Amino acid sequence: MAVLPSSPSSLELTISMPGFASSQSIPSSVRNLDINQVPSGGVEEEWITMNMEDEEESSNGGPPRKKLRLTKEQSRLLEESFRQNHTLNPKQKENLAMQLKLKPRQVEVWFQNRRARSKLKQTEMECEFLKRRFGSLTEQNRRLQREVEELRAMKVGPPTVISPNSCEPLPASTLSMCPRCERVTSNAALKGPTKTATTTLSTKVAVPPL
DNA sequence: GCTCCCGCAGTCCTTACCTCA
DNA sequence: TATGAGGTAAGGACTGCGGGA
Repeated sequence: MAVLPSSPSSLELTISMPGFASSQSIPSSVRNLDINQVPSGGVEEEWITMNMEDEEESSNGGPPRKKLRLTKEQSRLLEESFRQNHTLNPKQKENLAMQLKLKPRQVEVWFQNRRARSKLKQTEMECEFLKRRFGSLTEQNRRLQREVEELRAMKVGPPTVISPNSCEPLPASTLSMCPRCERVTSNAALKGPTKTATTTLSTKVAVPPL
């Protein structure tokens, strides 16, 4: 079903569904949504800022408090470099860490989490899209079923004739006029080795069930 | 075959925010 | 209206595993 992306920087999920060509499974408007965008106007106005200088111990001399929450500027720079590259080579990681006054490991973890959560968001969006698509297809299916029922009720269909020989209905399209006796003949029957089935135009026309 | 490195999935844990009594 | 408890989402960090060099 799902095909994992070959490159971590190109996040694409292909889900095949009956009746869907792969190229139309997810529209580009869904696929190309910028999930790298940092939500603006959020609640993260004031970050708790703890830089590398104050990480070693807490004020009461207890165990070092876990460092959480990057500053806005750190997040901004990380986002910026993530937009350029979804993975970092060791040199880039080192430089970025130095620039942000973070440990390379923290930069590495941030990128790992960012990749994972981008993928999650992408999957959620595609899931939503497919749910909506499924809903509309179900509705379309219902409409078509109703249409079929109405047509059945009207008994509309290709006309057939009843063969006088076999008393079985034959599609009218298989009939042709016999040039010698001016009678309608069944092509299917004419193809037979010995028998020649003939019928008149006055043969009863039957409507087969759909 | 073994080791190292890296990315990923899954998870834990802390923090911030929201709701409600 | 203020406030504290509980719930929840977000995000930083860790662990274990697998694949490639």
